[in-house]
Amino acid sequence: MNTDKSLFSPIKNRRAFEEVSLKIKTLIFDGILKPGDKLPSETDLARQFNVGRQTIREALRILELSGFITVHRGGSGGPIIKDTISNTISALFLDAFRMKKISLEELTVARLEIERVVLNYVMDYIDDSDIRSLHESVNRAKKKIENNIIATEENLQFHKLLAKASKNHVFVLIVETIMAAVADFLSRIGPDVETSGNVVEYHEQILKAIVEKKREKALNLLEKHLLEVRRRLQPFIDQEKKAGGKEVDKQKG
Amino acid sequence: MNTDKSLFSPIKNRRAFEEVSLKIKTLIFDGILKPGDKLPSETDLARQFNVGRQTIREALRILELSGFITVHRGGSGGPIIKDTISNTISALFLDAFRMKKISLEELTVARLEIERVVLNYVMDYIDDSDIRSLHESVNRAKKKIENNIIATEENLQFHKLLAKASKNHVFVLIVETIMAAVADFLSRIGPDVETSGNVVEYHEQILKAIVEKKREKALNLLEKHLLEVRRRLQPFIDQEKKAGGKEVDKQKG
DNA sequence: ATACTCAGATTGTCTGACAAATTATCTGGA
DNA sequence: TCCAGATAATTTGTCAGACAATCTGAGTAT
Repeated sequence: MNTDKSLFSPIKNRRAFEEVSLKIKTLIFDGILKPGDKLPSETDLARQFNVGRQTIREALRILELSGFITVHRGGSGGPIIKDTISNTISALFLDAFRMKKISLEELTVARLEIERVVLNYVMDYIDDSDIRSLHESVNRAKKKIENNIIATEENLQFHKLLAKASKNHVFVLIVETIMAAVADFLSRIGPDVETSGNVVEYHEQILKAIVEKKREKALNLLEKHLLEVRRRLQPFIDQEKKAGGKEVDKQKG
Repeated sequence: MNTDKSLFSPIKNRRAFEEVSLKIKTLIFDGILKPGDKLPSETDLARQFNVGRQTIREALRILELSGFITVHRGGSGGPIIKDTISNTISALFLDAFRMKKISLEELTVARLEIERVVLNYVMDYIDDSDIRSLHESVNRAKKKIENNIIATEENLQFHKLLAKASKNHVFVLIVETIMAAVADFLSRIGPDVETSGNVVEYHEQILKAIVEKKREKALNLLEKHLLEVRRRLQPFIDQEKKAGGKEVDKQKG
């Protein structure tokens, strides 16, 4: 019945702000507090929880960073319950990427494999609404290219919309996270590496294959597309390997 | 050169504690602060950054939740730089799972697909050290089973060790995250559903196939194993669908 | 050597105060 | 009536000071 870990577990060592944030989190989990709801002001919360305002503030910081609430100042401001949570995960993953815990090579490899899997589900579960948003995204990108504007955002959005069409929130979360890291990397090396024209053409062809229900064709196109992206990133991958390779290998946990 | 978003971005609207946490984060990214290093005490930091102690504390809360530091109280305590970061991501993902943003069905489907991909890399990159830890994990689980102790922890660890053997940190992060959600779910429904004996046998066979370099056999075993796990969870998936299905579908972004 | 005590350091929390930001309200004029 | 600007009210952001709780480590007595 017991795993050895749960035996003699600590009675109660939480800090007050942790208890407060947990309590509010629980209210959200249980549906008592719903997205859009406003929490009382810090002073009110302090009075109701019978703690100081500083304790409330630290609890709010936790909830804010965890993606549960946003805080606005000024009259009729205060903390309100958010509904999205994924941004925060992406941000943390990005931190890991920046700390070189994750190499560019690992990222591109994982991206290729995961998008391949996701596309398989897209073929099965995509609906008209998805197709419409994908078309819109591609068209917006094309228009930008015609005007000689880099369309990085739309190009990344294409992949996120694909993930959404798989109808699996886990895939959505993973792809959004990976795309955030890719975006971060592109913004650092300059987006001209992207040579958007080519990319948009690939996206258009992939979308066409999906609409025509040609699974193998879509998969082949995606693979070719991502391999090309990878080929274009290869110099940076090599550079990273030469520069930081040893250091990354050295620090093993 | 510019995406429309970055045009006219806010000059400087950050709150003080955000600037402080960003500054410390940057020091960590740049390698000036390394894991194990101790930060000055809150009072010292307040003096050095020329802000109040409360501001420092809110910054520390952010860094703590982001997985960059841990804080100990008492003499020669204070904040020290951590080296892991993945736990935090898992915790946030778990929050999303708890908020029913992610269904059990989506989780099991994604798990199956991703572990399949990961195993392919494991076949290519596994080394003796990995094999040793996998054997140890399996043996520990077997010993527990013999003594009629549930070995949930070891069973989940097997999959995490597999991910590690793929030598791709992105896969490690994803699998650890998924396993945290699985562990949370099992702890809520009671671990007797796991019927560990069967699970350990599968793990042993999978490991044997890996060691013998029989790729197809290993993949088949893994798939069978995970499908069985899924079958065992099916009642809960159905229950979740009946109970919360409409609500989940209703709130679409 | 071992166990106990105590001083010092550091985080955790409370209180009170004020500045800054934002919204709501009022007021006067067209 | 409607609009514009000033004003008030609300709420977060920050600082300062104080004390309690916790932990470490040195010193002391046995």
